[in-house]
Amino acid sequence: MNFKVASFNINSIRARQEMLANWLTKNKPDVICLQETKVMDKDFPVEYFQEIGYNSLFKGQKSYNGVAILSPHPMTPIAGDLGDVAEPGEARLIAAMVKDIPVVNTYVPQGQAPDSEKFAYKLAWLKALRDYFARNFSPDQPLLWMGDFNVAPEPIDVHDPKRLLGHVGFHPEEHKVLNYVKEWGFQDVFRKHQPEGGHFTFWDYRIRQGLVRNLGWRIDHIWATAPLAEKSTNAWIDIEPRRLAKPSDHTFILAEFALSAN
Amino acid sequence: MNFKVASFNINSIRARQEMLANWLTKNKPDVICLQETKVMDKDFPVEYFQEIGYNSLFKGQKSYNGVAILSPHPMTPIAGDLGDVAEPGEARLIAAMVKDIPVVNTYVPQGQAPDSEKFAYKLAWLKALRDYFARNFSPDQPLLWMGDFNVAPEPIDVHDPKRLLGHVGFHPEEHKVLNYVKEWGFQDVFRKHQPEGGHFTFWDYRIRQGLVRNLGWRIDHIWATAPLAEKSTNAWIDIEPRRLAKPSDHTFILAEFALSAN
DNA sequence: GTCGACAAGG
DNA sequence: CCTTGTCGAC
Repeated sequence: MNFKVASFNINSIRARQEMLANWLTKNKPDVICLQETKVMDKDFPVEYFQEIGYNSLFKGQKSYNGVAILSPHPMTPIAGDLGDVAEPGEARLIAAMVKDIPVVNTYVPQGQAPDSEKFAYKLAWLKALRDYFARNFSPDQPLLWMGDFNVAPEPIDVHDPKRLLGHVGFHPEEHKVLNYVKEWGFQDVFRKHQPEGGHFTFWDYRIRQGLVRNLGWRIDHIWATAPLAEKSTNAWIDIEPRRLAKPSDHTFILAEFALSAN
Repeated sequence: MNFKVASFNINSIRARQEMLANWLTKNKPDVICLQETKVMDKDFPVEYFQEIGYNSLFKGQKSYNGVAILSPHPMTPIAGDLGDVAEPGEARLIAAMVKDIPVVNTYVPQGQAPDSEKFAYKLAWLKALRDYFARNFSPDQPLLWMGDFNVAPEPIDVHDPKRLLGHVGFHPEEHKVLNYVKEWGFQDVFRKHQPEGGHFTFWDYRIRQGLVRNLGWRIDHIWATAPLAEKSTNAWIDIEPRRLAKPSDHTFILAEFALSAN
């Protein structure tokens, strides 16, 4: 079977639930990971997405963060968290079994500024995430890690690597710890299919005409363990939704896998 | 020629400029009076309505009030104000010549509560309005007065006249002063064509299901001096826009006149 | 630029 | 219920 997955930092699911429904109806992914839903669980629009055939799993909080996984297939929640490192109440990680594939969706802390407490927290959070993977999964088994990583891994993943090196999101310390997680056993599925640079998933609202000038960052990712990554057939970014009236500052990243059974 | 006029308390022209453009394109009035535009003059979407063939005259302020007249025809502003009575800076009155007809658009103060200062202000404001008409116009000449009067004139203009008598918007003092203005020389054009009750232009947002239960008020009006009123051919309320996703709490009131020349 | 929270006004 | 301005976050 073909298995189509997507990730999208939606920057408020309530402000953009209609655009998401339109996109799902058109693109029909088997699973989509959402970040920055910015909604408490009691207010998540479950029925709204149920009506278009999507089930929802979500972990939210007031105002900030919030993650969700939507799928037309049955989903089983996967328990587990980052332990002491993560601030309690922060909704940044959710995981589910979908079609026998474990899917982990993260909204990695943004990090504010390299000299800030929040930056240290971001590094510690990513470090703890490797331990989370090691505790709960195996690199020899299929596993999907998707979401807003808030890190552009390589120079070709930002529009001006010289100027931006050392900024939050493209900092050597971030690269070090992201590689530390990667070494546990992940491959960058998008990079496998799109080796050239200039493909971005995020354009800062505050940079005028950032999209048409392509002044973006590739900070949203689809990573997989080797046994799954080798089954990927394609990966791409859909920038059309960024041309809509009230777009998110991020856009959709997608990948497809050719799965054997089921 | 047929002369079609409309009035609408839009409750923010920025929040509803698209719905207004749709309505204008469909209904093609020769003039529309808007209240509660809630936008400063520098931010009024002139070009947006120019693109669909409507010219704009407007008087706005920050956050509150704001009036505008839109027309596909050339418009000449008519100077004049209420003098000392009106609070300076309050954008509640605007007037223009359209096709040789003087059009006065008012957003009468709401009045808050009968025992409040604001209620006394409302009464004084309406009294000063008669003086404004007397100073600037003649009851023997065509004149249109349209807008949100914030008064339901008769028992058939509120859904529960017994209970509501004495409330703001249906208070004997308001009826007295509104009649004082009317006696200068106005006729209620809507009432002429729709003698029966139960036709409303406003439903309080805070009354749940107010529209379907028809718990409304007729507080938006189209009044004219005798020489113009006798040329009116029809008047009606369009409640369709109140069924949209983000409706105003008011809706459109319209009238048509058969004018001799031009 | 755009979001959510909040408080004030209707 | 809905909009506005202000605020903090990203």
